[in-house]
Amino acid sequence: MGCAIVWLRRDLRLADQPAISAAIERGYLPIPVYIHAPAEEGAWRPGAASGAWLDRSLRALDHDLRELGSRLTVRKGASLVCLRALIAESAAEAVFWNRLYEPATRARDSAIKQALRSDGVLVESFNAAQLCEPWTVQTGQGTPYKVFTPFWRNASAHLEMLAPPTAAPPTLPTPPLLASLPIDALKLRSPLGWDGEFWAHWTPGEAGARARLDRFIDEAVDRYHDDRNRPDLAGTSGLSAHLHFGEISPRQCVHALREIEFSPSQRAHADHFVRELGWREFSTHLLYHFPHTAEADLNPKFGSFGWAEPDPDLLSAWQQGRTGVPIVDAGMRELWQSGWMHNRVRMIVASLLTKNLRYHWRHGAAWFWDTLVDADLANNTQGWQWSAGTGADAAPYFRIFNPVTQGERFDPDGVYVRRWVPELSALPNAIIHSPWSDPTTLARLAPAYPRRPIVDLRESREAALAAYSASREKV
DNA sequence: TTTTGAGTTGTTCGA
DNA sequence: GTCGAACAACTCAAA
Repeated sequence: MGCAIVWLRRDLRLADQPAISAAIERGYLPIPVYIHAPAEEGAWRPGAASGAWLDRSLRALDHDLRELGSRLTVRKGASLVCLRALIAESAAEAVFWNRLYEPATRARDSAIKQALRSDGVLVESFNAAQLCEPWTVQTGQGTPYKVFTPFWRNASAHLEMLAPPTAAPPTLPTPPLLASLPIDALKLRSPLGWDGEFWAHWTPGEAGARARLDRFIDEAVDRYHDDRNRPDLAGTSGLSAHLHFGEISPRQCVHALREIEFSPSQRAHADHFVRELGWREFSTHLLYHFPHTAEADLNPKFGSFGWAEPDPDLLSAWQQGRTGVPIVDAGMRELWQSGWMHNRVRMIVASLLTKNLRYHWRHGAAWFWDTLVDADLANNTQGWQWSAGTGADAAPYFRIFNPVTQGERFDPDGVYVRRWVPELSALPNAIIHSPWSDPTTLARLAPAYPRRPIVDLRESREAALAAYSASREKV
C-alpha cells in the first residue's frame, strides 16, 4: 500500500475532509502532516491570538487522529522542503491538500504543486472551506460580483446542488513512524498567559466546533434574525474561529440546518444564518479576485482621502478600551479578554476609529489581526473596508454610527457594558451608554472611568461628513 | 450599447 | 415616542 501525505493547514477536522477521503478512496495510506511555516503568509502571518487557538486545535486534532489509529506528524520550516523530506522518508507517492484562498497562500501552494509534480509526485487539491469556490460565481459579463445581493442570488443557486458532507472515517491506518516535533516546539502558546481567559469561552478543535454548532441550533438559530445584533445575548453562532481553522465546514453547517424540521418562521431565521455564511463566501471571493485589497482600498476613490495621522495615545486608548464610550470600551475589552468581539460591536468600534477619529482602517485591521482568535484575512479586510466605506458596498458616506444610539438599541439594559466594563456597573441604565451626560453621577459611581469620550461625537461626526463630502467632490 | 432598478447593518430633524 | 424625509449621488448588474 503506497502512502499519501495529507498536508493539513486550515482544515483541522476529520469529518467532511476531502483530502483525507481522497487519499483513502485512491488506495493510499494517509499520513496527516502539519508544517509550521508562518513566514510563508508574508505580511499576514497569523497573529498572537490566532496562534494560541492553533496550538489547541493541533493538539485536539492529534488526539482525534490517535483515537482512530493514526497520528499527526509535525514539522516546521519551508513547506516545500519539509514536504520533499517527508516524501523521501515515507516513499509517499502522492500529496493531497485542501485549498486556501489568500494571495500569499495561493502563490505558495501553486508553486509547490508545480514543483512536486515535476518531481513525479501525484498532487491534488480540494475544496474544504467554501460553499462555492471563487471562480464558480460570476456575473453575466464573466466578472466577479461587487455587490452582495446579486452575488448571493447567484451563489444560492449553486447551493441547491451542494453534496452532503461525509462522516469521519471510523478508523484510520497507522502511518509510518516519522520524526515529528512536539506541538510545544512550535511556540504558539504565549508564556505570558494573556490568553488564560480565552478558554472559558472557547474550545478549539473539531469536537468543540460541533458542540458549538449543536448548541446554536438548539438555543439560538430560531431567533437568529432578531438576536444576532444583541451583544448582551448569546444570539450568534460563535463559529467564526472554528470555521477559520476548518474545524467545521460551512457545508456541514448548511447540511445540519437542512436536516432539521423548522416551522416556516424558524426556517427564515435559519436561512438568515446561511446568508451570513454567504458573507463569508463573498469576502473570500473578493479577496481572491482583488488580491490587493488586504492592503489597499477596493474603491480607488479613497486614494486621496484625508485620513488623520493617528495620535498614539488615542490609538492606544481605543485598543485598550479606554475611550470613554462605554459600548466601544466593552467591545475592545471583550476582544482583549476573550479573543473575540460581537459583530455588531465590531462595526461600532470600527466606526469610531475610521469615522470619528478618521484613522485609516488598516490601523484597526492590524489590531484585530493580532487579537482575534477568528482573524481571517478575507473577513477582516472586507469588514474593515465596509466600515470605512472604502469597500464593496454603495455605503452612503453619511452612515456614521452613533455609539450611544447603537448601545441603547442593541444593549438596552447595559448588560453587555457592565459585563466588560465593571467600573460602570453601578451606573443607572439611563446614562450607562452616555455617562458624560451626568458628570456628577459618573464621578460618584464610577470614579475610575474617563470623564468624557476621547473624541467629541458630534463634532467629529460633522468633521467626518465634511471630509467624505470633500473627497467626493475632488474626484 | 443603453437603460433601469437597486443597494446588510445609519442618524437626525421636525412634524 | 413615532414616523417619514433628508442626507446625494454613484456604481453595479441585468434586461
